[in-house]
Amino acid sequence: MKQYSVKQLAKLAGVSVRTLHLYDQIGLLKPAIRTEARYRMYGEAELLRLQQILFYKELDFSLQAIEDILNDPHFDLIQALESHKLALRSRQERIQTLMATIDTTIHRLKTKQMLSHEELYEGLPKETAKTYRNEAITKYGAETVEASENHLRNLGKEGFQQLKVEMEDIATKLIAMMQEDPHSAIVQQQIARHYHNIRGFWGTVQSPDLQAEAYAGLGDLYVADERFTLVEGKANPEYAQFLQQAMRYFADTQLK
Amino acid sequence: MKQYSVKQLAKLAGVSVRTLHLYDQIGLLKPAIRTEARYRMYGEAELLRLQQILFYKELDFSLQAIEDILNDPHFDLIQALESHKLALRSRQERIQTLMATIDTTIHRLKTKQMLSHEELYEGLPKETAKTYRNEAITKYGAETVEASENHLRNLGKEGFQQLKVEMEDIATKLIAMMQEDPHSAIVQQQIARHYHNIRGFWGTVQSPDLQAEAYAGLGDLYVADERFTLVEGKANPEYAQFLQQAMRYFADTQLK
DNA sequence: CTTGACTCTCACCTTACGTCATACCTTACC
DNA sequence: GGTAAGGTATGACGTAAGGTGAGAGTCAAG
Repeated sequence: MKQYSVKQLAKLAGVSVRTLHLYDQIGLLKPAIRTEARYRMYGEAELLRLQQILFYKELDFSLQAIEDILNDPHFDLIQALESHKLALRSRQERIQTLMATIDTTIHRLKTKQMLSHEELYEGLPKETAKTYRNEAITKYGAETVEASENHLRNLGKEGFQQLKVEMEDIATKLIAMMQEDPHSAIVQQQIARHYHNIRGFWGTVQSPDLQAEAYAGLGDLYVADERFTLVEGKANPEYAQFLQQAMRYFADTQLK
Repeated sequence: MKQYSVKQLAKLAGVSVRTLHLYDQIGLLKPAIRTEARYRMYGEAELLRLQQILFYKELDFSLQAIEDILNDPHFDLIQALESHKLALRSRQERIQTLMATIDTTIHRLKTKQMLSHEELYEGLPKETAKTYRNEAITKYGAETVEASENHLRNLGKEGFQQLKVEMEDIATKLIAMMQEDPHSAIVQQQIARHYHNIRGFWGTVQSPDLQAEAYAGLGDLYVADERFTLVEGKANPEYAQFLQQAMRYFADTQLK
C-alpha cells in the first residue's frame, strides 16, 4: 500500500501543502496516520477522497458543503447539484446585467451622451397631471398605461407602500444631486439603478422593448399620480416632471 | 447646506452604519467634518461620492479599485470598464462549464451510467499499438488522427513535456483509483477533468462533435505512442488500454 | 556533523463587512 | 436637573479559503 507525505500528495493532486493542513484541521481530509514526529501520511483512500473534494470544489461548492456530501452517503446528491446549479444560474444572470450596465455606461462615456439638466428641463410645458396621463395613453396606448396601473394596484398595500418609500428615496437623492450637480452622469446612474430596482415590479411585461415602453410609461404615471410626487411628505411637481423626462430619456437611449 | 449623521446617510443610501465607518477608516469616504464629540457629519458632496461608490460596487468593483477610480480624475475609466467586463465574461464562461458539468453528472447519476472497470476491460483484445492506430484511422479517418498527431508535434518540446507530465499524473491517480475502486464514478470524473485540461491543446478543432472525436482519437493515440503509456517512468500498456476505453466511452456518452 | 529539504504548529493577512461590547453623547420627558 | 431612550464612537472578533511567513524539529546525504 502506497503512502504519501504532505508534499507528495499535494503535488499529485495539484494543491498546496497549506491546503492539506487546512483540510486536516477542519476535518475534511485527515491523514491515514501520523508518524512519531507527527508527520502526516496519506494512503490511497485519502487520495481518492481528495479527488472527490477537488471535483466538488471545481464546481464551486463550499468546503462545508463538500464535507456534508462526502460524510453522508445517503446525501441527496442530485438535489444538491440541482440547487447548486440554480445558484450558479442566478450568479450568471447577475453578471449578465452587470455587463449590460457596463456596456451602456461605456457607450454613454464614449458618446459624451450625458444628460445636463438644462436639457432635461428645456421645452417642458407646465401642464397638469391629467394631461400627461392622456398624452401617455395616446403615445403608448391605453393598454400599456392601464397594464401599468393595474400592476400598481395589484401590488397591494404593502407593495405600494414599498414602492412609495423607494420613490421618495430616489427623489430625495436626485434632488440633492441636481442642486449640487455638476456631475449629471450620476443622475443617469440613479435612473439606471431605479430601473433595475423597479423592474421586478412588473414581471409580467416580457420583451425588452415593451419593458422600455413600460418604464417610460411609468414615468408618465408618476406625473399623473401625485402619490409619487411626494418628496419628504410634500408635493414636488418639478421633480415629477424631471423624473418623467429622465425616465423617458433613459428608456429611449439606454434600453434600446 | 444639508448635513447628515451616519445613520441618516446610511438610510438614505441604503447601506449600514458599519459600512460608512469602514469607508471612513480606509479613506474611501471621509465625513465632511467631525463634531466636538467626534460624530461624523456628511454633506451633499459626500452623498454624491457615496452614490458613485455604490454604482461601481454594484458592478462588482473592489473598494480599492473604486478608490483608484474616484481619486484620479484622469483615470482611464473606459479602459477599466472594458477590462472589468472581460473579467466578468470569463467568470460567466466558467459558470457555464460548471453548469454543463453538473448536468452531465446529474445525468450520469440518474441513469446509473457509471463505468465499472470490468466493463472497461472486458472484450479488450491484447493487440499492439500499431494495430490500434490503424484501427483509429479506419474508424475516424486519417485526417482526424493526423491532425491530432500534427497538433501534438506542434506543441513543441515544452508543450509535449507538459502534456507528458499531465498524463503521467492522471495515470498515477487513475491506477490508484482503479486498484482501490469501488467508486468507479471517480474515474469518470477524472476523465472529465482530463478532457477539460486537454481541451486547450487543440484549439483548432471547432465543433463539439469533432472535439469529441478528436478526444476519442487522442485516446487511441495514447495507446499508439508509448511515450504516453509511461507511468512513473515505466511502460504500462494496461493503463493505456484502459484509458483509451475510458476516453472513448466519455466522448461517446458525455460529449454528445 | 552539517547542510538542505522537508515538516510541524502558531499566527497574522486578505475582502467587505456583521455582530457584539463598552462607553460616551444628545434629546425628550417629567 | 435627572433619567431613559436611542444615536454614536472605538475596538475587537468572525466570516471563506487559504497565502505567507516565523521558529523549531526531523530526515537523509555527504
